[in-house]
Amino acid sequence: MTETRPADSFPAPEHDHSECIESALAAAEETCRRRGLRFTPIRRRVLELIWQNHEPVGAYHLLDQLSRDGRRAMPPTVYRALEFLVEAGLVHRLATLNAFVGCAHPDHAHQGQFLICRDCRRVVEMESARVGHSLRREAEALGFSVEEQSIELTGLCPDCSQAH
Amino acid sequence: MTETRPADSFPAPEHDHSECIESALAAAEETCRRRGLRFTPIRRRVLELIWQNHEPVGAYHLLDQLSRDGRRAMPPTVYRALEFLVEAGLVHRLATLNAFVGCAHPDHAHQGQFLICRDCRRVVEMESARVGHSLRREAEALGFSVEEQSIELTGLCPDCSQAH
DNA sequence: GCGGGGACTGTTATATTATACCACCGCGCG
DNA sequence: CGCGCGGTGGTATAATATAACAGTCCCCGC
Ligand SMILES: [Zn+2]
Ligand SMILES: [Zn+2]
Ligand SMILES: [Zn+2]
Ligand SMILES: [Zn+2]
Repeated sequence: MTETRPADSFPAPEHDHSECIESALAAAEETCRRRGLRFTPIRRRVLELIWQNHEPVGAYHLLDQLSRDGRRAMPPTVYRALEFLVEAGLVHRLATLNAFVGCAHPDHAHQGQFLICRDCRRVVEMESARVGHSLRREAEALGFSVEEQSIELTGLCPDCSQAH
Repeated sequence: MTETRPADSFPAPEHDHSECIESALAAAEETCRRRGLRFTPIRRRVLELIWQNHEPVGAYHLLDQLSRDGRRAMPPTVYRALEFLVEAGLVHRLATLNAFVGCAHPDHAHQGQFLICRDCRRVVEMESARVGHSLRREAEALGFSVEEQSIELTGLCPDCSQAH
């Protein structure tokens, strides 16, 4: 039972975010290559747009931005790309927001716990094995076999919490 | 830190469900009376419809049933009733399904964990203090102050699990 | 009684999120 | 070549949710 990883915390406001984008795209490229998945231009572009910052993005917001690229995108286009990215574990869907956020640990299968700041809207993905296991254990004590988890906590991030 | 309550488990298929409805309505009546909330006919009727079984219900399904009552209900009518019931803790909204389910423990404030069977669609509300606390603790270790939790597990209930 | 205010409901319109469905294209493969 | 399949383009529509404003009812203070 490992502890929450140190990488799981709210990014400093002044961090080099282009770094985040670069490494997310590189990791995606690598993941798809290894698994024989096709990382097409649309999929790549959608992932890049999702990573523009650490806030979740709605499908129709992505659609707007794709249109601004010059390609006349329609809803199915972006939903298909999102479906692929979620399926591939490169993106998570936040059920409480109907929005999508880049996955912080695309290298391995997992189901994280999301901390969503209601003020600045930034999201962090925790990956606490303790929580995952105890949830699964209690569910199975009731005879329930878990297939998917959706765990989303809304509140205030450290920065917004300090700023009252 | 109490354990999961024994009441939190999937109801036997042959249980007397009219009992469930009765007691949910009685508890709602009592809760509203104590807190000075108005348990109006629409709100009562929506709660009754939600409790028709142990599956989550969509707002527009409730709308259909209200219309069948004779009252020409419009979306805001049912959404207002739902907002009231959720606010009062008599109903929970399941974000992963965009649907609503009766609360099993309306007598006290809480944030449960939901087990959702993807086959029979029944839902059970666990209330594991252990999970709640460890989630909160880990989130606060990252400086995050939790205000709301949404925890929903999808899988197979004991009955559906046995039936393959 | 009467008037004001607040909570509730009725009604219209619209916003937001998501999917069904069909046509086309490009490419690998027999 | 002819076929199948994954990806994309495009239209239409489904499903979920809210904005905004008008009417109604009831309590309460005067
Ligand atoms: Zn960043
Ligand atoms: Zn914040
Ligand atoms: Zn029952
Ligand atoms: Zn089941």
